[in-house]
Amino acid sequence: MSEQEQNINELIKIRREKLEELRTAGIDPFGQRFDRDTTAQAIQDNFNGLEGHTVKIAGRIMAKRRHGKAGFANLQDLSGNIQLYFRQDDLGEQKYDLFRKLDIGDILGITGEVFRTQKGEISIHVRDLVYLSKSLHPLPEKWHGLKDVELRYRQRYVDLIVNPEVKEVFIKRSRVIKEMRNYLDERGFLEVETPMMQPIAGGAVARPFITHHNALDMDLYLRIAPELYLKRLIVGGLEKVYEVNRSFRNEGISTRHNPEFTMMEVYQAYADYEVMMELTENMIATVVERVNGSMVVEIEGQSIDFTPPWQRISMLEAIEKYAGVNFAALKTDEEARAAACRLNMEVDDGATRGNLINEVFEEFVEQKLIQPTFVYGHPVEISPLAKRNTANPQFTDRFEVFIMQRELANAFSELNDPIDQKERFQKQVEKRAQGDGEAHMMDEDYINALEYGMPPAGGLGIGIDRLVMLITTSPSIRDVILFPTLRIKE
RNA sequence: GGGCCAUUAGCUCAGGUGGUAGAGCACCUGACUUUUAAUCAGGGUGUCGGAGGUUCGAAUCCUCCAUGGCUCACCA
Repeated sequence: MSEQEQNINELIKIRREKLEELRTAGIDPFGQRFDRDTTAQAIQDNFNGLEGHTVKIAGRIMAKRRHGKAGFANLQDLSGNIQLYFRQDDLGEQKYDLFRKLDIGDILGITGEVFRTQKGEISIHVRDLVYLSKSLHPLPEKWHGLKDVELRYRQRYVDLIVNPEVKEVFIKRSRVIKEMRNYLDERGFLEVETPMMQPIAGGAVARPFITHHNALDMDLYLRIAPELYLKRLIVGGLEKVYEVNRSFRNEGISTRHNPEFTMMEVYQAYADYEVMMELTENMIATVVERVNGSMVVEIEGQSIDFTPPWQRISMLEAIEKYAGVNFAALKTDEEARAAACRLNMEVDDGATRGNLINEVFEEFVEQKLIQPTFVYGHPVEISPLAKRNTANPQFTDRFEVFIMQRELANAFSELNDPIDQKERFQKQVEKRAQGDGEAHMMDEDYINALEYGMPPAGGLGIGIDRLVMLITTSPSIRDVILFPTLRIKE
């Protein structure tokens, strides 16, 4: 016997003994397939049609009230709850004894008649019960549920059993992704899958995880984004593609960051970032409306309205509005650094105008963006994969969506000039050589692809976890990821 | 990675200034054949996150460690 088994506590010991009693009585505590013909909620919803009829239902016992030779229990399945009524007169002593020994948490198959009690509770008058699974570990308390956030994340299965609202969050998450797929499928987009293990981690500015392939004796990176592979498909003529992608970034963990997270990336040939704006606001508004039944979401006392069209403001206009600096009038890096200094910001000697614009934006503007807002026109320095604006080549045809002070989406007209792209990679490689572990690596094959010719295209990435946080008003990303990344615990 | 906070029974939580651990739920025994936070009578089931230290004596004070939360940094 292992040390753990010796230390097993009294409650579990008692349940183990009950388990053996069942076996001694010839009952398999871990039963077989049970063909239900209805669910708890279906009975609640259709009582008039089912009253007096025999039903078969399965689920977990969540409460038990004994009254001598009769008693009640609450049975929970995915749909909801229903009360069970047990009577020794109807079941006989042997079967009634099963009810007497029942533990909260046990999973049963029930056969019985639908009726309503004197107090009006829709119930099942149990005629037969079979054990589908004996529960050996006591569940958390029925009133307060499971509060300990660490346990909720580590043992999500318990969280899901006892905290019904958690189930709702993850059902909604599933529906969000399904509705996004529907939206894109209806418009002729093709869902594709691209490598999660990549020899070069590209498509975003982030530190990757590294892994190793033994047979090839080769290091591989877990993808930080699928972007460069999806654009290879645009080169290949697939024209409209998307991928619901898990990506991985080896960076800090916070209420808004999990090392693995889910994005939706969409690419459309012959389109541009303005087409992507319309796609973004229409798709997200449609998804919110279908999942939540309204385009307005109440979060932290704020009323967020997803109804299109969303506000559009250029990055420079936004900075002028919220930081009072007109970068359009500042032509050199020196002038830009002086302006940033006047805002009491720390400024590196080598900081360029484009980098400073981004920093001022993050420092002064992001916190002001509550309602869904497109911020467009990012400096080329911070947008190594985006097409330059025709009128002003120091800026790109790019936008980000901000809601509740958070970036939710990022999109641009895709850079399809292989010579410009190679120069931009070159600049990133230099930053890398200077110790910037997040700068892009050179991707010669991607350049090769562009050299064959990529049509102008619009590309879009939406943070699914963050969108689900908004739709479910969850304060932490860990509340919308079933098994968030945690340290291993002894 | 930095700062602050938390960790006590299976779960939710109490335990001023140091005196040897408690409640509710759950569980066990008994009563009760339409209850629903069922009720009534009895029963406490614990390595007080871990390891050191101070002290006659530590859940309590000190140090280190572990895990988690918030936050800053980084990013989506």
